[in-house]
Amino acid sequence: MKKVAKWIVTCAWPYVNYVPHLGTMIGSALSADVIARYLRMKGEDVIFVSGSDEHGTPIEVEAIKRGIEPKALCDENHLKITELFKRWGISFDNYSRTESPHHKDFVRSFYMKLMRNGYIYEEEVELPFCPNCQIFLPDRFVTGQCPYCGFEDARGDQCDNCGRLLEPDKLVKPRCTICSTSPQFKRTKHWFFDLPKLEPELREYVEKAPFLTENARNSSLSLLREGLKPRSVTRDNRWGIPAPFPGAEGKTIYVWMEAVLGYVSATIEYFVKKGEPEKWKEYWFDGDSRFLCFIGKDNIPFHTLILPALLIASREGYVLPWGVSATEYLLFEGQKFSKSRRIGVWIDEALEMYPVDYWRYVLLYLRPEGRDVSFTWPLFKELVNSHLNDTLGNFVYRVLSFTSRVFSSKVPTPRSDWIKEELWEIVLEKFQRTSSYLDSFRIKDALQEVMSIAREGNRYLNEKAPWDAIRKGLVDEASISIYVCLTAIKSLAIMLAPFMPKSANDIWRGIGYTNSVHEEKWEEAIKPIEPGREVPTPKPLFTKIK
RNA sequence: AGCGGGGUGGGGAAGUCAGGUUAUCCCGCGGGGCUCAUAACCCCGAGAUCGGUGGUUCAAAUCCACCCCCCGCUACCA
Repeated sequence: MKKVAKWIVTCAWPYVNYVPHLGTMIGSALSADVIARYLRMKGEDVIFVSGSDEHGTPIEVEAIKRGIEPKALCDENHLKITELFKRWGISFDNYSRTESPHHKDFVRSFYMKLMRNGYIYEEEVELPFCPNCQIFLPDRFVTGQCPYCGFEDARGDQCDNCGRLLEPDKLVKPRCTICSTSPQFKRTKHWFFDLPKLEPELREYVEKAPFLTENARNSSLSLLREGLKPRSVTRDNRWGIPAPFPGAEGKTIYVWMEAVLGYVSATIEYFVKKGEPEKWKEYWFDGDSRFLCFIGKDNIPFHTLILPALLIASREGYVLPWGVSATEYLLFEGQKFSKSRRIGVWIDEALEMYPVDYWRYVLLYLRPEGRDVSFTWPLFKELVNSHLNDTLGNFVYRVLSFTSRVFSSKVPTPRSDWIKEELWEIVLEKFQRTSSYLDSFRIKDALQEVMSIAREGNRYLNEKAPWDAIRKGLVDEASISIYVCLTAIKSLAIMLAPFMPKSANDIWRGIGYTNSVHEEKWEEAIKPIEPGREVPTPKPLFTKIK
């Protein structure tokens, strides 16, 4: 990969009505974190931003349920989630929120620009309104009897029983999902974004975007083939960013139409806080910048169509997503994660059970790159015990304890022909392969490639049997093989750093370095360890579970 | 229903777009080896009609048609 000007690495903003679950974690923040860390190690200029998505009906409803203000609910959850991301080792440069003043100001002036550019128009529509809650109800917040199959709990958009698409006014005996009152249908004015106007430019964008995962490219092209429809920008919600349009008093901007702009506003906020209020422009208006999004498949159209459309419509020359990496879904024991049905594991409870790198490894190993993948407990156990503990942990431990016992805790000095050793050649090759996988965001393949170094290390060690060499008095032979193993361990520490930051650093310290592995460059992985370096008494890296 | 993605040994995943020697990897299982190491490690082996049916081809997991099943989206859930 050529060195480029700037990287804007981003991941989907979690909706903070609740703590994210493991599926959200692998699809967005964790994947983005690996790439952000890798790019930084490569010496690239990276800014990694995301934030809490806070507006809209579900949060308003949750706040009503708990008898508190939406803002109070969001403050609480934003703080909690910020803290959790920190504990998960997600290396954001800025984790912002849609309640940030920078975001709100940016969004309001951005939409005024779109209006001036002729992409916003108003129209009257008729929508369900709950007279008791005093709010307009999104389709899914109206339930009633399905007119086709008679199912009692059909939602206003689709019947869960027969699968038919519905409209709220088609439901028999409709009721408000929040309070069960029968909704009225009221006329209200809304502002729309003229998406069809941008269709030719969007088609060109989708066809030419340098990196879109297959699911993202195909489904976007398919939507374009069907033809885009205007998208409403405003809502009658109380909880949101006040719409800036003349005559739109009391309206807010639809969450999706503002949250995606957070990528820009979070960059602005980051540089304002650093005292360089103009610097964000170097990232967003430089044609060589690479704007990368990590999302789950449900988010695809918002990142491949709506966001680019908004950015284009501003006519200010924003960079469009250079890459969109969309994962399939992580399932839990074969089922969708569901808060209401308590199916799944959430990122707070995960950390109460096991160390963060156990989770990071398992999630990255399972990353649903081509299809839905199921998380199961037996699989979790297998990966932790066999991969982390037996293969990686034991390789490092056996080499270090041998070094400690036989070479008095010093990296032995090898004969100069050590460089011809098979394991070293394997490490060099795997370094290249890992780099090229990461360059194309194939995180799963990259991780497997790194881990296979430990496997090869074990094999090499068994073959060379330095313990046998020592017994026969062949200290030179033992020195070479242990030296090569220690060098491989150094490579492992560097190459694991983007994936398992804590364990990688433990390995790094374990071979006697006193700084942080995260200060090192990626290329350091193929620089041999210095003979004579003192290594501390080894400690096991992982422990088996259950 | 339409559109997008998927179905590969017992489990989990690559490979499919550019068809081609014994279908790859991680586990599990059976046997053997080693004894530095956390009962860890290494080697060998068994185990697959590549969702189904039909077609194209000298040759199909891969291309075409139809069917079955799983997931997502379908524009006011986010």
